[in-house]
Amino acid sequence: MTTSTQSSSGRLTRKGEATRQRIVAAAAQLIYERGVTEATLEDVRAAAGVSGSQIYHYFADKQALLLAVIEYQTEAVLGLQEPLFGRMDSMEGLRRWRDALVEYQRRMQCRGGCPIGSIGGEVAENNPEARLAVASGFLRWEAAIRAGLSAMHARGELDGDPEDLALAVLAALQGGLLLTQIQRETRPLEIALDAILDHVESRTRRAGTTED
Amino acid sequence: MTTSTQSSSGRLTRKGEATRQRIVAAAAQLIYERGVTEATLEDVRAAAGVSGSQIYHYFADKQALLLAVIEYQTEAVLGLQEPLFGRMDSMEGLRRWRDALVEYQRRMQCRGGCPIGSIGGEVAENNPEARLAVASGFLRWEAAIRAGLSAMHARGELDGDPEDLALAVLAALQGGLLLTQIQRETRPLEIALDAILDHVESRTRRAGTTED
DNA sequence: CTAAAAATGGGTTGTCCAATCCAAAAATCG
DNA sequence: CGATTTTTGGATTGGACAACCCATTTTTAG
Repeated sequence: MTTSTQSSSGRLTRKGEATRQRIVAAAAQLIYERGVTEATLEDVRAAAGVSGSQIYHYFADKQALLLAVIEYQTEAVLGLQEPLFGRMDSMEGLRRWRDALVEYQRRMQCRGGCPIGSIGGEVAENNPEARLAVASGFLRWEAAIRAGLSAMHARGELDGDPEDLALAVLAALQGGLLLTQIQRETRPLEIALDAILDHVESRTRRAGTTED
Repeated sequence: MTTSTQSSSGRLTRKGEATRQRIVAAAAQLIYERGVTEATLEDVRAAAGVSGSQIYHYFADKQALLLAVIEYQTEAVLGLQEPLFGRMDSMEGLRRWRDALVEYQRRMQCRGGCPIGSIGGEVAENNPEARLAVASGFLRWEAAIRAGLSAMHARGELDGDPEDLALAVLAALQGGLLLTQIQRETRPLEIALDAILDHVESRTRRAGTTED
């Protein structure tokens, strides 16, 4: 209801809009690296290369900035996977998606976990507004996964509810990411995704192949 | 190396030990409800019914208390599930375990998530010592799950690596708990666990012994 | 019973950080 | 060009909280 991201419309000049974006990007990066509470506004200010009360000029308070960051990260996650989502309507596409996620975590040295999920866990019990923003991000993510599964279902290649399967895939991903983040190795993510994709595959009917 | 839980041996009197336990229990509860950073030592002090520098008498600093809480919650989680773990060597046992977890979350109104995992997500990137303590808790949890699967495997009822399956089950549980915590409904947990248990079941061979 | 050790109480301090204020500089537009 | 709006800078304030100190009471053990 309140604390919306003020002036996201054309109320800013080009320069102002750029500064605002720089603040959000810097905040997102710092929050990803250190968590919400450990990322101070002073850090954000320095990382964004702005000074003084800049942040408060563009955002009502830290809460408003956090909400902007959650939306920013949702866009980033979905945007990154967009080239893959187009092809997530086959087992081959799903396996490639799995490989890309594992490879990304490896490059990140298993740090940070999920950009959305890690924020979610941190704010869930003390920031209802942020929790809802994260929930909204998850819903969009789930819908994107479901799209591919629904396509398979529509083609008669998939047996079983795409809604349930998409949610199970997202849950396996989140759990795998958390364990990978904690243990600093990619194995949990690999095993978790392999297991759920095997499960999905067990519900596919290839031409001529029926379930047991 | 440092910051160990000082004087966990007999250096405390009975009363001192009781007070220490009260502090840990109160801290665990508050951290579960509000998260690590939002649970202040003043809150803990009041909730535990102690006063002044009591906490610092028993713990070097907040970090030492946090480590004690992580161990406490690990014991609590494993202890709570112990009656179930004994029976987690069959699909029926696993399904009962799933039902108990869902029921517990329902009673908690889907608040708090996993007592261990939620701490893990919060400390992973800014508290290496706590991260390792959580990793250790997860390993013990994973081992407990693996025990049941290994028993099934040894009896020739389960096909597939119990190590991988146990990790996948724990990941599904963590992901399901996170989504359930964020969305405040039990469906994600239900779907995530059902999916992974279906996967486990798909790797079982029904032996001739249908004893129950 | 007495001395030593442990436990308790409350007050204090120093730091960190979110949030605010008051201007100055720059950009936009008539 | 001049007026208005937007953007930028630095300094400050107020509160919260972890951590520390010392005196007092209670418990333990000889």
